[in-house]
Amino acid sequence: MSRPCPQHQHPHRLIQQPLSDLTDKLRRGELKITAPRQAILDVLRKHASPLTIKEIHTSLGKMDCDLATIYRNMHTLERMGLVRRYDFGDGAARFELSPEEGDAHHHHLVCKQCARIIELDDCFLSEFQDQLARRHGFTKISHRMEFFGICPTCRVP
Amino acid sequence: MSRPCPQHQHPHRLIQQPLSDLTDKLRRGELKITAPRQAILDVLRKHASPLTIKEIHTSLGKMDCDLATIYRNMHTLERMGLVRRYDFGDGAARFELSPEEGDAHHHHLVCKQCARIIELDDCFLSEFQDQLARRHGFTKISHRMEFFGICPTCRVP
DNA sequence: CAGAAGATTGCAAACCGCTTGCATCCTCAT
DNA sequence: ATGAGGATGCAAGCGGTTTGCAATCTTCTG
Repeated sequence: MSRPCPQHQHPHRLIQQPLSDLTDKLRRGELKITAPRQAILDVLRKHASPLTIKEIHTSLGKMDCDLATIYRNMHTLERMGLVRRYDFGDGAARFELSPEEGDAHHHHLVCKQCARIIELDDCFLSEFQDQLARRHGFTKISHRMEFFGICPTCRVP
Repeated sequence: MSRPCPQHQHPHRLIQQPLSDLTDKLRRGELKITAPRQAILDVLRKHASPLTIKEIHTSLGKMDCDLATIYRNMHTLERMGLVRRYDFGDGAARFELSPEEGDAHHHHLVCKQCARIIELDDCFLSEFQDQLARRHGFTKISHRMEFFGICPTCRVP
């Protein structure tokens, strides 16, 4: 809901420019520019919070492609680093455009009642995570962290 | 794999004593002491890290009860606070005996290759979590956090 | 600009973890 | 011992996700 500082707000240049940049990017990954692919990225670009596959599908509206196609595309785009996958524990994966190149990511505060999602500022765990990796000899370390609760609107007074 | 300080190590008195304590506990919740129930708790007591339903089922060995029974029991035991549910994002819930009465919990470092699980010390997020709740007006706040990586054994040299 | 190679799509079926309805069985208070 | 109601087994079902396959589309090449 609230992307913090504007300097982190790169509106994903790569996918907003006409085509050439996207082409470059996709070609490098041996991907083709197809209608479903573009439509999915359009949908993601229009939404601030992570979307489920079902939400993406309904958002696609008349350009209505198969669910399997969306699932496959999300894998592909995730593998290429264009989208990021989140898991809020309700059994449905959610996807968001990657903040920018690199490893930046953030976490979420989710209302258990109405599913409103508040995006939190940049993650503060990287130092702790590195310590952890060192202490236990782990490599390629990553983490998941989400917060849940009842939002002010849903709280019964 | 490594429960930290021994003082946190209460071996779950309630379920290890012959029967009376367990009886008390269960009776209070209007639960009955059944063979599957006891067997499941036995299995959990024997393992240090969280188990999936499938793992519990195979660990049950000859006392082989229905999967649905295990699912139902895990819900019940969780609702009673006897077990704690964890989600490592691989699509299968995992269960562990609750550390003790109360809200204590910890997090995990999981090897993405061999699924080895290292239990981390007590959670350090409660203060941050409270701030978050205050700042956004959320109530009943909770969180999930797990770390993933490749353990020293699985790393190819 | 046609042709070819190969990625992508749609469709349908299958998978997987999990839940549920129902008849039967078992535990426990009396 | 008995009755009430929780617990179990079985089988069907559900939602999210994956997959095999044939048809289609994008893009490279000549």
